[in-house]
Amino acid sequence: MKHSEGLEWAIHSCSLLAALPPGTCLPSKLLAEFFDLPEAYLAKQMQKLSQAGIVETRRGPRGGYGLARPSADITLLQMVEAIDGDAQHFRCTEIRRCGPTGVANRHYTRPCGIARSLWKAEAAWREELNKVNLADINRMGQAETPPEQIAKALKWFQEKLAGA
Amino acid sequence: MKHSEGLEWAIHSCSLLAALPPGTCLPSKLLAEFFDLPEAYLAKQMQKLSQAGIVETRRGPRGGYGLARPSADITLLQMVEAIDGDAQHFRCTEIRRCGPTGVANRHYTRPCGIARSLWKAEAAWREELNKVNLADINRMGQAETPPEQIAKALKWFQEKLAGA
DNA sequence: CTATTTCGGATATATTATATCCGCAATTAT
DNA sequence: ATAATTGCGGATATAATATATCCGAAATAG
Ligand code: SF4
Ligand code: SF4
Repeated sequence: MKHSEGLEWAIHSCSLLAALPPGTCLPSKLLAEFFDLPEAYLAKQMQKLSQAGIVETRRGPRGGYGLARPSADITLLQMVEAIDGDAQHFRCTEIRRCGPTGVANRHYTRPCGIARSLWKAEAAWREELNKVNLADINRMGQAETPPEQIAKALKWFQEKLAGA
Repeated sequence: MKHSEGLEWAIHSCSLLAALPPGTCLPSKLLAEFFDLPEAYLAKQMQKLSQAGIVETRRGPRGGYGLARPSADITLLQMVEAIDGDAQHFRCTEIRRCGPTGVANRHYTRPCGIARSLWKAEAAWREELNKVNLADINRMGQAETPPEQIAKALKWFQEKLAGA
C-alpha cells in the first residue's frame, strides 16, 4: 500500500515540462541531470507516461519528452495511474464461497459490503486526485519555489539547451 | 499500490466474530478451516489485529481470538491500518532540493503542492474508511449472504464448538 | 548516406510480500 | 501436578514485485 518511488520523479518531470515554454522537448539525460536521478530508470517512468499518452516523444538529436496536451488537461490521477497502474487496490478472492459452508455460486449476486466499502474509499481517493491538474500544481509550485531556485534553473536550462 | 492479501482474511474474521454471540472465542485453526485458508499465515494476520488492540486473545484450551470491543467501535480504517500499516502512501524524497539548481534547505518551508495534493487524496480515502464500522459491515453481510449459507455456517460452528 | 542521438523493450538485481515452521510461554481441563 | 491446547515471536524459505541497468532499433540532423 504505497506509491512507487518513480511517481515523484514523473510528476516533477511533467511539472518541469509544463513550466518551460510550450513545445519544449527534454531528453531523459537532461531530466536526470536536473533532478540528480538515475537516467535509465527515470527513462522508464517517462516511458510509462508516454504509453499513457501523457507525454509525446521525439527520437533522435534534439528529441526527448514533451507534454502531449495542455497542462490543464493532465490530471494528477492520470499521472498516478500511468506510473502506479489503474488496478483496484482491493482484490477480492471470494473466500466467502470457499470453506465448508460455501454454497453454489449462483447464490452470490453482487460484491459484499466489505468490498463495496473499500472500493468506495478508493473512489473518493481517485475523485480527489482528479480534481487537481498539472496547471494547478504549477501554480502552487510557482508560489512556493524559492525565487533563487527559479532563477538558477532558468539559467541552467538556457546554457544546457543553447550549448547543445 | 495495493492491499495485502491478508486484509480480506482479517476483515472476514472480524466480521465472523461480530456475527457470533458476544464473547465468542475462535482459534486460528477453526478460522482457517472455515475460510479454507493457510492456518499459519492467517494467524499472522490475527496477530497484527491483536497488536493493534482490535482483537483480544485467550491462550490455552478453548482459547482463541475475540473482538476487543463492540463491533460498532471498530472501524474499517482501523482494520486496514492494522494489516497494511498506517504509513503515508506517498513518501517525498525532496528531489527538488537536489540537482544543480537546488538551494539551501532553509528556503524550503513546507511540502509542495504535489505532496499536499497526494496527501489530501489519501485523507479523503481514510475518511471514507473511517465512516464504516464492523457493525455496518455485518448489517450489510446479513442482508446479502445467502440464507442457505447462514444456516450451514451456524450448524457447522455448533458441531465444531460442541465437539471440542 | 552516415554518424549521432534518443527512445524502448529485454534483462538483471534488490526488496518486499507471502507462506511455513518451531520453540516458548500462558492457560486450562483433568 | 500434568498433559493438552493455543497464541506469540523469531527464523527461515519461496514467490512476487520494485528497482536499476544494458543494448539494439528508430529517428533525425547535417
Ligand atoms: S464477502 Fe466480500 S470481500 Fe469476502 S470474498 Fe465475498 S466479495 Fe470478497
Ligand atoms: S517538491 Fe514536493 S514532491 Fe517534490 S520533493 Fe519537494 S515536497 Fe516532495
